[in-house]
Amino acid sequence: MWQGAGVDAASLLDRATPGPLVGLVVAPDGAVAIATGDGVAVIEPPNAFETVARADRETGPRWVIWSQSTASALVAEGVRLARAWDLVAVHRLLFGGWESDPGSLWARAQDLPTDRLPVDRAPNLFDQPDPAEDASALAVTEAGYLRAEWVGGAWAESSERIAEWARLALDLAQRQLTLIDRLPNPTRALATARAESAVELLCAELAVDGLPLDRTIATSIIEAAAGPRPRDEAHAVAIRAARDEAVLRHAPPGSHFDLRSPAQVKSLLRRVGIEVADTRAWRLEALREDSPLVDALLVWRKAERMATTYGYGWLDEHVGSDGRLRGAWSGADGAAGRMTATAGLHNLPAELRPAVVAVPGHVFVRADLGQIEPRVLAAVSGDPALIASTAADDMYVPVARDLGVDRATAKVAMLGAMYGQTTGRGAQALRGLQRSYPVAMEYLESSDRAAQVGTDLRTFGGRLVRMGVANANATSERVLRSHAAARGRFGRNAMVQGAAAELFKQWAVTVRARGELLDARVVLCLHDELLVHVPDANAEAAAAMVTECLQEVAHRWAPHQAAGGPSVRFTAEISTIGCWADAKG
DNA sequence: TGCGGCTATTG
DNA sequence: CACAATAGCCGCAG
Repeated sequence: MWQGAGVDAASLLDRATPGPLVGLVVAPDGAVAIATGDGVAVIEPPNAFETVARADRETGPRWVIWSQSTASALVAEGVRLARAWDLVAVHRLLFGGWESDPGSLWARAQDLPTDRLPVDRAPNLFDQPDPAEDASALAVTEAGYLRAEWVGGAWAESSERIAEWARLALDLAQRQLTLIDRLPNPTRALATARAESAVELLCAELAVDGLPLDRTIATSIIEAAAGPRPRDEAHAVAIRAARDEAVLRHAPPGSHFDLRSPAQVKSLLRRVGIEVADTRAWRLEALREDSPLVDALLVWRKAERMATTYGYGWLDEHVGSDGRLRGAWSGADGAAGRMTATAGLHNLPAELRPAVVAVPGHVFVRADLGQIEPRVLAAVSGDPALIASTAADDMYVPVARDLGVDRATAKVAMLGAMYGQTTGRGAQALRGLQRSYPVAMEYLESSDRAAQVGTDLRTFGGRLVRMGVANANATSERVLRSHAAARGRFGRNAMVQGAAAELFKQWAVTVRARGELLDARVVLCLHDELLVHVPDANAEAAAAMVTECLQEVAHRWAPHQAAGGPSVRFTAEISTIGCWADAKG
């Protein structure tokens, strides 16, 4: 029931037992609104954050937040929530796509047409708002949409509005719950929704905590590859020119080629008698002996990349004076719902990994999932023979035996099947896969067929993978077919990659929760790898905890065990290391 | 200035 | 050189 702002926050929260949803809004000025089924309260600074932190510890509600930005505002004040319901994260699970504004979330959840979404009309000379009728006082329009002014920031203009914004968040979460209940497997989708929400909390923390990185080591690696730090712009130009000259001195005298232009590099290679379809490194590698220019060019490429993407600019922009590499994290980017990160956190060259060093008195516990995608395929398809093969530490060994081929061929074939390869060695072994694992292969092929004709897919965990409409413009039959085939490969892979991402994230947030008592912090999530930063004294306990979390999550996640059948086995290689580059073990 | 293509890096 | 991602630079259209 609506009681308006001013209800005592403590008494509201006292009545909330662990589990129920509690709307939570943080205004730019630090005021906090809390909404339960019993009413709404607004807490003004300076006690607002402390009140939330205490409620999180003592009552343990599942906080409904509009998006990761609420979590970020709280983390900035030192408040790390245990449980959340992130409306954007759940919206992406339910509907796919990348919408994140509250107006769209609200409309989609209420089944309102989004092409009639209210737009914020900036006031101008000819369209003065009528002060007599303050229509914007209400958050919801007559048609049931969220008013654009509110979405655009008017929600924060008064205590009453902040309170209303928290109440609306709670309303929307309850609406999302009913939508989840209509999905094919509501129980599993609910677990996904909760994990995806917790991932947003983790993302907010990853962005603030950063990855420990030794600036001195990083600088020396960059210096070795790209030269000294330029003193000024002229020096930078001189270094670039010198780098270019090392290649161009192998070119015909007087010629002018821009090494940064692939077309001109192709021309340059032609001048020395080398004809290539493109100038990618793997192609040029074979021609390294043919001309000193090719070798010089490949060396140049390495140095140029280090100088541009991971050079001093990168160091200055993303590595703080406290020795932390920080980027922005997304809990479910891309259609399949993997985590993504900026600042090179997900594609840091192996060359730079020696710079990722635990702070003194700490170590990293590094955990790598083994062969996650074929194991996930076994789980989501329920193929009994493939499930049986997951009992092995290296599941490609039994797969090779089943197929009557060597291990390398079995691995290429399995990856080819999951990626949609139709040519080469993998394609030949495909028939063997279809014979040995008909259920798994049909799972992939039916996903492929659906995606080809533009039918949306839903992952094992319930995420909608939107396929978009086929482009039927004036293109040739051949082009249309190749686009359809590409959609098919995308869809087939999204079902495996997406489910793997869901399992990984449940693992990551379980480690986050369980790590608190050990001062163990997740500092990097890398699709199938977790890096946990922990005090020396707790290293052993943390390593055991990470393993236990995986077994727990896998047990809950893989359904066949629950049904009394054989279970899919998941394994993780755990190492306790001082530096990310250190050998495993 | 925005966008597609090419290239390199990672899982 | 299949599936996914971020990121930088070039060349071209507007």
